[in-house]
Amino acid sequence: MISPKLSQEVTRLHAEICSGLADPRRILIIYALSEQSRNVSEIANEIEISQSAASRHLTILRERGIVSANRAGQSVVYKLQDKRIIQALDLLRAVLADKLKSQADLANSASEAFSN
Amino acid sequence: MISPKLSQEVTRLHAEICSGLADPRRILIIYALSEQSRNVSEIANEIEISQSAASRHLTILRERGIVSANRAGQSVVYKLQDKRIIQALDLLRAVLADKLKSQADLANSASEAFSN
DNA sequence: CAAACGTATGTATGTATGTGCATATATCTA
DNA sequence: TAGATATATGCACATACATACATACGTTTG
Repeated sequence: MISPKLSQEVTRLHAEICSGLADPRRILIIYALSEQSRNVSEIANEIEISQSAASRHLTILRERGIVSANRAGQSVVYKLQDKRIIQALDLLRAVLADKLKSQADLANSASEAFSN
Repeated sequence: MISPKLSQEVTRLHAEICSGLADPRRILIIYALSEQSRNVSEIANEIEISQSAASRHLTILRERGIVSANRAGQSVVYKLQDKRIIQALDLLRAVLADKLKSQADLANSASEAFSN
C-alpha cells in the first residue's frame, strides 16, 4: 500500500524528468550524448550555445538522472545515463511525425479540393 | 535533404510535446485518459483540480497532439490520441524507479556501514 | 606557485507557466 | 426563449525558466 503523498511525490518526480526533456537544446544534448560521451565545451560547440548555458542545461539533466558527470582532468565528461531516455524521445518524435504527416495530407487534399 | 531551419523547428515541436508531459497534473490526466475517455469536469474531479485548470491543461495537451477533443452534447470528451505517449511515460517512469531504487540501496548500505 | 584551461555559479533580465476568479460561450431542456 | 449545465477564456498574479555576462572554482602544467 502506497500512501497518497508518496505517489504524489513520484508523479512530481516523473514530471520533473519530462521537464528535463522539455527544451530543444537539451534534446539536442541528449541525442549528442547518445552517440558518445562529451565534455561541456564540446557540447556547447556542437549545439551552438554558450558555455554557461551548456553547463546549466547539463546540471538540469544530471539532477533529473538523465545524464551523469565524471571529471576527467580539467574537463567534466557527461554521459547518457539510460538508453530508455532515447527510446522515450524516439516514441514521442514518432508521434510528432505522424501528426505532421496527417497535417500535410490534410493540406494536400485541401489544395486539391481548391484546384478542382 | 532537410534544411537546418526545418530540423530546428522539428526539435522545437519535439520539446513542446515533452513540455506537455512536464506537469504532475497533466501526467495524471494522461494516465486517466489512457483507461477511458472523459469530459472536462470528470477529469477535474478525478485529479482534484478546478474546472478552469483542467480545461487549460487539456488545451495544452490538445495543442501538442497528445489528446483530442470531441463535443458530445454539453460536454467535451477528451481522448488520448496515441498509446505511444503512455509507452514513453512508462519508460521514463521506469528510469525514475531505477534511480530511486539505487538511491535507496545506497542509503541502506550507508546505514549498515554506520551500524557496524 | 603562477598561468592556462575547463567548468560552475551569482546576478540581472526577459519570458513562459500555472492558478483562481469572474465571466463569456455553447448546448440542452423545459 | 429562459434557465441550467458544461466548457473556455480574459485578467491579475506569483513562480519558474533560459540566458548572457562576469567571475569564482578546480585541475593541470610549466
